[in-house]
Amino acid sequence: MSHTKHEREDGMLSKDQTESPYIEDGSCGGGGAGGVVLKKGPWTSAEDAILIDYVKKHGEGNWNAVQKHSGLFRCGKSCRLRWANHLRPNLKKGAFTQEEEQLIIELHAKMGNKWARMAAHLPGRTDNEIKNYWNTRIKRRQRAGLPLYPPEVCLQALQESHSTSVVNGLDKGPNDILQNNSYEIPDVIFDSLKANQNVLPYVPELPVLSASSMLMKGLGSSQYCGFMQPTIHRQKRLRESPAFFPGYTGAVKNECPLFMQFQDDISDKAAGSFGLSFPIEPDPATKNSQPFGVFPGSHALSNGNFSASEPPLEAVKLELPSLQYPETELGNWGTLTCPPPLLESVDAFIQSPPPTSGLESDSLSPRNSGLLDALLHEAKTLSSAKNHASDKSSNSSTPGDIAEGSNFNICETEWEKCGEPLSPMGNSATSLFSECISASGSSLDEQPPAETVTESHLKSEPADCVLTPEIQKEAPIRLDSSRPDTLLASNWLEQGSGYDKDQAILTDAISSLLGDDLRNEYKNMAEGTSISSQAWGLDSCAWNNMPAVCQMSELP
DNA sequence: AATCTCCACAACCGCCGTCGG
DNA sequence: GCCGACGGCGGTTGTGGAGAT
Repeated sequence: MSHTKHEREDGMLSKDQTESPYIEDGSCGGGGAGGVVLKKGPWTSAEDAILIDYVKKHGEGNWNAVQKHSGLFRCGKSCRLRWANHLRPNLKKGAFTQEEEQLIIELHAKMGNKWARMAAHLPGRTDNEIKNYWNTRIKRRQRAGLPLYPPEVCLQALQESHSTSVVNGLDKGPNDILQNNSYEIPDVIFDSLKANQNVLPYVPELPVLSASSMLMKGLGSSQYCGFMQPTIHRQKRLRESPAFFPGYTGAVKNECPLFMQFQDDISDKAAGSFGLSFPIEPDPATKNSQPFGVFPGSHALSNGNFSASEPPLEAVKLELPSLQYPETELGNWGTLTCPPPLLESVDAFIQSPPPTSGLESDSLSPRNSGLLDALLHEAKTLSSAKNHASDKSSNSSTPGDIAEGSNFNICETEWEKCGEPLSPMGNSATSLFSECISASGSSLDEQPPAETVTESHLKSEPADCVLTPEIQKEAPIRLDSSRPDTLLASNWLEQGSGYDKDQAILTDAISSLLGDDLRNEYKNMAEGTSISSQAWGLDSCAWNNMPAVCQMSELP
């Protein structure tokens, strides 16, 4: 299509274009033309011919000389871009082949948004082409509520990571997102996957069940690869749901009916809100404190992309997303700044999560690139949502607690403006609880609609976990509990405060949510020794930055 | 048939790293 | 070491076309 509209202009351009009124002010970055006004906009075939001729004679490079010597009133940058993307020989035109698509997906899982590097693996394709392809694909899949990465790619990336970081327990280099401070993330990831085993046939057996897995258990069936934030209404999503990966989507949709809803709700809304609720300050000295599956330099979620590979050890270098929100202040969980809660804003947030001030930006900003980070972010989101759903007792036992900031009310109000029949958290929680059910062994094939399941299920749960519509509506203002640790923190608090009965109820409730295989483990932890911050992978600094309400249980 | 919405693409913009003076 | 030019890269925007309403 590229040339159709351009060629249309040929009549008025060609040679005359250099003198044409279409020449615009054209400071093209650094490629100035010495006061000459450079043309912008679509290239014409005449310009192309000039450029091709010039490159044939002089070769590539020295692009600013093109303008000087060829009469092209284009800046060097523009010339280079035109040549690289459209004129250079051996360029492949047309749609990506299936093989190319697969390769792009795999490369993106490894590289993130390193389009140029990806292009190097795709002869004849340009970075711009790949970038455009990926971006449109992301949008499409986001709308469809589908995971960005097909399961095989997820597993491949995870296996690679697992083999290098989990098994060996050491960082292995630039492709290893599991940096020194990964805080049991491997467990988070893989246990999340494990939790999905009941749901998705392609999830392999994953060994090791650790404490960190508790967070993930029951959160599982939000597909580990999925983290997109659909921004359109369900009808449209349904319309646009056709599988990008034939066979895969079908499996997800048919076998995991809650998946789509979960993504819609958790990712759309809960994540948008919860995402701000992890401002755990990294240890300023060590830069190591990035709890709950957040990696230094991890590229999560900008553009819905993640990088499993970058940045490497120098990851402390911050790459801020282009869209940045002011981050919640350090230790400011209770008064997190609510982003514009409109879906678009949530989408924007997901794509460019708010950096925390200073170093924590990376730790809190899932940014573009990489599958593993996507998984981690999703795991984090899920754990947040889950904890959120279970936090009622926590909140009830701490009146006037940190959750009651006005910001939350704003969030709630804004959510209501969204016009969705369900409150954001209500639906999220509903899905979430359904996920818990599935993770506990319920057959998805027999799953009634999520709401039905949830309701029936929840009604059997202790009152603390029942999400009545009222509670669901309340949920957005309890975002403090979205912190993955809040649930247990409240648990600890209650232990320390002697709320034994509530404690027992809460423990049971959580245990129910966790599923059978984790129930005992959790109970042992909850009822036994107090769970230390180390169990959550928090270093002292991060721990110290937790609200006092969460630390009380650590007091003697 | 008109309008709207979304998609795909080209091109631009800004930032950053490199290099030479 | 500083500075400017240059090139590369990633993100974003603008626009025409196609399909849906």
